[in-house]
Amino acid sequence: MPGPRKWRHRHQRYFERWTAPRESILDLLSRTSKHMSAKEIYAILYRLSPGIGLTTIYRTLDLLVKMGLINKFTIGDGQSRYEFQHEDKKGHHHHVICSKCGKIIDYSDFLEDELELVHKTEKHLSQKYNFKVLGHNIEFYGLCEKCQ
Amino acid sequence: MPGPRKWRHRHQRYFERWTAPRESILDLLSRTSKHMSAKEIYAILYRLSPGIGLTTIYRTLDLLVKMGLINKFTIGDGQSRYEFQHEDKKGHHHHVICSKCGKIIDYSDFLEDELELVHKTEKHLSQKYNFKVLGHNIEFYGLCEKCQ
DNA sequence: ATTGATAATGAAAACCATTTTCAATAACAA
DNA sequence: TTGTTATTGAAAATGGTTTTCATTATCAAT
Ligand SMILES: [Mn+2]
Ligand SMILES: [Mn+2]
Ligand SMILES: [Zn+2]
Ligand SMILES: [Zn+2]
Repeated sequence: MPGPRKWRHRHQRYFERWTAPRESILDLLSRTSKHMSAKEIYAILYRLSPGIGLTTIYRTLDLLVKMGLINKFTIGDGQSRYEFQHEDKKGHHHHVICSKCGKIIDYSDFLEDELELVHKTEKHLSQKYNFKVLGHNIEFYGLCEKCQ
Repeated sequence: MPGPRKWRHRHQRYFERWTAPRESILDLLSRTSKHMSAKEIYAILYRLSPGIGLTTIYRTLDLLVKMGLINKFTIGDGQSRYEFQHEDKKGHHHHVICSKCGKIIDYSDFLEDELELVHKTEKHLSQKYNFKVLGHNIEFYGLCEKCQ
């Protein structure tokens, strides 16, 4: 765990106080490439500091999503999952999800082709429906090596 | 409401008996372009026949998803949504979702470009990860005309 | 460093979509 | 028409997430 202030300077308009749970949750997500649920995050942080509460995990995850520091998504297993949002464009990726075991693979191939299609579509949607596009999701699902 | 046997002939390997609830749920979804939740379906069918139970709605939706007659998906409002799966390829479409009010727009533009990218990606994923791709989701989110 | 206002926390309860249980019902083959 | 049993619906259970509220801890002002 880094010093308790590593992330403090970012987006202070979203909060008044930067606390230990906020630091540790964001730190955990920033260090893993896993796509974690609130419960999984809680299980790990509870070991480090058993005083932490699951409620705080949920509240903090909401906050971090609003701040744009993490992404929230679902893979259909009944719980929300979260991943760190890397600043650089190189972090942009999509998901391949195994419908059976829930395994998630990040991939970021054909980003140029994808970007072209996405831009074209966004332009089209804003013109046709006056819809303001803020983001997109592209995911493939099927069976992973083990499950098929 | 059509005769109680309109859908009966399809995929009989998935069930033993074709019942009134199954017929009415599939019939409802086949007639609407809305993306309905179990509760919404229940509310409508309850007016027609108050004997129906929400449990049966859920069970039947599961069955119809397994049969491939409907699609299940989520827009992040905490409940699953379902839509009829049209047989023809022309029914293929994606979703534009308003993050504020939950409005869903179906669109199916640039399908050729998209299909090309999707095929290329699927081939790549199956080679690189030995992943068997069974489907994909592409969705845009943002703010609809009213909400922005 | 100390203090005070109050934002943030955590335990417990509430909420709510979905699933399970189980006795009653109804589809349909015989 | 009848008997088997798949299916149903009400009620209870489940499980992820949110709300409540008294306590705690951050941090600006001293
Ligand atoms: Mn990812
Ligand atoms: Mn649709
Ligand atoms: Zn798998
Ligand atoms: Zn809207």
